[in-house]
Amino acid sequence: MSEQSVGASTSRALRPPLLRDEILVGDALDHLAALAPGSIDVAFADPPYNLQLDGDLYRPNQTKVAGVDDAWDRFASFEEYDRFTRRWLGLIRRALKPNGTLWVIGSYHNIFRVGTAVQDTGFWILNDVVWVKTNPMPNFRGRRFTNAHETLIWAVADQSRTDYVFNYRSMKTFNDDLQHRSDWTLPICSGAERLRDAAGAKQHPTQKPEALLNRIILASTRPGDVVLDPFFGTGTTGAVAKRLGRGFVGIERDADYAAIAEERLAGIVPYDDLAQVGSEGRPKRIPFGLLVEAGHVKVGEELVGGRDGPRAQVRVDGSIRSGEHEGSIHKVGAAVRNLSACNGWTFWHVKRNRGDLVLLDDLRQAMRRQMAA
Amino acid sequence: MSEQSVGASTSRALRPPLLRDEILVGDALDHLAALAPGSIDVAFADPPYNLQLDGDLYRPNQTKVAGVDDAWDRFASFEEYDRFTRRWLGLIRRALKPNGTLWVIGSYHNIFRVGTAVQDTGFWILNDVVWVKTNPMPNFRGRRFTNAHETLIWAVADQSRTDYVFNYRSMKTFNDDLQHRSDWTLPICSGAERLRDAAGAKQHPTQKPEALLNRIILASTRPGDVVLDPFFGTGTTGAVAKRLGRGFVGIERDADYAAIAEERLAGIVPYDDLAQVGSEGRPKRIPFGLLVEAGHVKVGEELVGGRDGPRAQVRVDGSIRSGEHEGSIHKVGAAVRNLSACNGWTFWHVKRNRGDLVLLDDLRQAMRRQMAA
DNA sequence: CCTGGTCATGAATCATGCG
DNA sequence: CCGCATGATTCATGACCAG
Repeated sequence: MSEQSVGASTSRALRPPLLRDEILVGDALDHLAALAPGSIDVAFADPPYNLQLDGDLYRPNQTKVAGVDDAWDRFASFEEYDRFTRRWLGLIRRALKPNGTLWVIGSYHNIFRVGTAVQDTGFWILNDVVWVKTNPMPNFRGRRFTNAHETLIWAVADQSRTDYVFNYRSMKTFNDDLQHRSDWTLPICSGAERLRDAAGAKQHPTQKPEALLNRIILASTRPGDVVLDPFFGTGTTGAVAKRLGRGFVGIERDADYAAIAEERLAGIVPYDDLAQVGSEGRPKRIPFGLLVEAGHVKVGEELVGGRDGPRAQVRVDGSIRSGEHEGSIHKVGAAVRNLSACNGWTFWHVKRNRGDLVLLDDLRQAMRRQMAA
Repeated sequence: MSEQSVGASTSRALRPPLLRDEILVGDALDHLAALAPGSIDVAFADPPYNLQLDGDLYRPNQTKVAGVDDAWDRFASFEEYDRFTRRWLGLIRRALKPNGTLWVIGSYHNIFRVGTAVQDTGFWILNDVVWVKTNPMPNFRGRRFTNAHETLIWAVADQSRTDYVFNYRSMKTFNDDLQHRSDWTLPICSGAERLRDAAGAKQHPTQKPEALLNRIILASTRPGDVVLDPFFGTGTTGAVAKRLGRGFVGIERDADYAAIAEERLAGIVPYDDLAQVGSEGRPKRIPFGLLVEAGHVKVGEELVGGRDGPRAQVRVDGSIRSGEHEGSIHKVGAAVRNLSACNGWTFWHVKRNRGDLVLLDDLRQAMRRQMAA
């Protein structure tokens, strides 16, 4: 099954140097081949989708849809796409630690071919994850279902390794103490997060939302791990990795994209506190982690338990810490009040304009309304 | 790309008989090969998921191994599974009408291999659909995300055919007048619907919910169409097809499953009324000239494009003129808006009593009703 | 400052029938 | 089979502007 050993040490005396926080400009295959074997903790790949678009598409109001017509997304045949896919997958597997994991994202145009190649290359699939989009582009001609999701594959380099990183308790805490599921509902990348040029045109046709990478990196890496992205684009993977205190290695063939990524990364300030932890508690429809991910509550922000009550700090995975207590808003709320249980939603407040205390439950209600609207 | 013609007519004088509402007991490949080419409207396949890869338990003909309940789900290798998959996919494509469509369901264990084979066999993928489970089995070991979805692929037999059946209006109405999306949230099959033996044990390990098949058949078939299921199991596809007034052909290698399906189907009572939104078919075309001829719009009358929009005059042959532009309502509509195309019916208005603007499309609707009466 | 209307746009494999 | 005319078809979100 495996075509080559995973993370094999080279017999050469001179090994490739370990990289960290580098953007390598050039061909992905060349740069991947030069990476030190067994040096990467996690790879995230957003490869060309091979969309095979034919002709233009217009909205009902006759405006033209800006499709992906870039040369890098065109392949002569499925066979050529498969050859390309198997090459970069093989090189990534070589660069990964044996217990390292790979994430790949794709749509129905390519994900089946990619998934087959992932298995044939010797990876062992752990999950497929569907990114359910809250705001996909409609189907303008009414000939199919609205294409409202993309698929991610999560796989470990070596099937026999069970010591891959999965922050189970962290993800469970993120999801308000319910196991995190394989369906992730997130909006597409738009608004201030979407990189645009002076004329307002999008800098990259397929920029991914940071929230998606945030969840991937929170789930499958530890602080200090190195994340490899062979199709770096405008650097979403690097931005999230840096913010979360992880290293990154990005490969991008387009120098313009690489320059944009470089500038973007310079503006990223890592979080001070990178601690994650999970804890058990009560189920809720909107996890606290979602409020943090969406920015309604900031990482590092102070929570106040009632008037002049205990204080706690918000952390990256939606866990909080108060003194020596850490865990979900519910667990820590219970601990600081010396109770057996506590509904964190109706206990903790955040300070908003003019120092007013706002209950977390009210923020949750606001987010519910936002998501329902 | 295509290995054989789609729905090819045989040169033999004696053609296989058309089947309807039959359960064929035996090997799927044998029975598929005997189907009349081009006789099937839609196929739904729930193939073995290849959950367990155990080379030691390989059986060349995949016949049932005594004492091993799930022998039908075991394959010696990915290669063996691929060969099997490509065989039945090729035979289904042959049995389908050229504008017929295929649905396949699978999990991350097999869906990528199946999807690749679907493409390589010559099918053209229309959508992938994710069945998001409201009540999935939890991940007991806490080493992965809860596997909370399965994936369906919907594909047309011949890429060049755009006249496959998709009941767009029907599905949009189903979804409260919003386009139906590619993510379907449904519970797993349980409760009274789950077939159980006298001891309460489930009759089939992977019985699919009828709601899933209901949506598939509603979306992609018309009453009277024939639905083929080569892995019939306990007959969910047949049950839903019968209830919705569609025919079915089921193939099942396990005689016990087939017997359960037979009994189940005997108890299904078809709906009396099978009407769906838009099931009347395409309404009769009414040229604009006919409205003028019938006097619903007067020669010389003024058309108004939208609110305070451009004006045009109606002429004897149903052409209109606006400034220097003349031609059909569509051509002139496009010209005055400086667009490449325009639906004149939903752009131009006429003034009626008290100066109210009435859309041409509404006049057309009224004339249709008048002609039908 | 808030509200409501308008407009732009997002990884998209997005017609059909007649001559 | 090709060419051309007809005419069917959109949801969520954010930016911007007017009041």
